[in-house]
Amino acid sequence: MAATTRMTRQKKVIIDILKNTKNHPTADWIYEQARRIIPDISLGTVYRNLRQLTQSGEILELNYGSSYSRFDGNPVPHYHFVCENCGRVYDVDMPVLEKIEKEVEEKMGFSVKNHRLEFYGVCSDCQQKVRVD
Amino acid sequence: MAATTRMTRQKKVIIDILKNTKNHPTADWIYEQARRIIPDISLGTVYRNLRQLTQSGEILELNYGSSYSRFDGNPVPHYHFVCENCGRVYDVDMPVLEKIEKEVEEKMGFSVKNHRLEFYGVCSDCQQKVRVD
DNA sequence: TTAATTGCAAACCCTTTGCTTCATC
DNA sequence: GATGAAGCAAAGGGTTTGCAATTAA
Repeated sequence: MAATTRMTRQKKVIIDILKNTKNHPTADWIYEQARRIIPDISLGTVYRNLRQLTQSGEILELNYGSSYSRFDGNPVPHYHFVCENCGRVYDVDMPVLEKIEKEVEEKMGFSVKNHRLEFYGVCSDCQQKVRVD
Repeated sequence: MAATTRMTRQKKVIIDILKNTKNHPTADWIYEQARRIIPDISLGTVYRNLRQLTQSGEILELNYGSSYSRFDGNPVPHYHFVCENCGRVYDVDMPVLEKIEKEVEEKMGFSVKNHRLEFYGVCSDCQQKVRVD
């Protein structure tokens, strides 16, 4: 039988932080925010909850290039833009490519469950700074 | 002035391994292969060369989900399929979406340099195994 | 009551780095 | 020769985990 999961104060705070930011934060950033509400929450608890929420599909784990993961409180499929200068991750407001998964399934004979599309470049904020250099 | 790079026996072997596999290997796998030819090559050397080759654009570093990187000896833009069961990474033989980067540039006002598209699912090998379970 | 979750700290694992020696240019 | 690169081993840094104590259900 499947293990049941319980709603804890810690998990509630973590979900709340994630659902109320657009920043695609790292585990550590979430930990710092959570400590403002539960000062002795532990980093291990943050990681355990993030993993559980990722596995249940309630949040998304992003790992684009960097050595650490970012998390996205919005599990609805969408694309991302990663700024190679400041590291920020932006949502890209663009319709999800529907047909493309079927195309791959037919071409390769694999079962495709989802896809991820990320753009890399320099965001508008950083373009201004780069000009100055 | 820019630092010059030298061609060493170690680097030659690493490039050769990468150009002659379709497996998108990990650093460790490359290390094991290289040791067959240079038994006392060090893992640090493998990592240093992989980083140098990545930075010069001669190879590609892939980091899809797992906690470790894979490397691709083919720097020409193409897409990948990641099997969630066995972890293998396959090339997807599909034309690269040309117009999509411009679309994002216009929509967001960012400068887009490249994009990455990965598909996730179960490869044909693993589909057979999953049925048995 | 009972078993999932927490805090704490140590362990993990992949990757990087400092330093001396080696070898390419 | 000069200096970029190798080998070795230790350090780094993000993430996971073992264990006793809590706490949700």
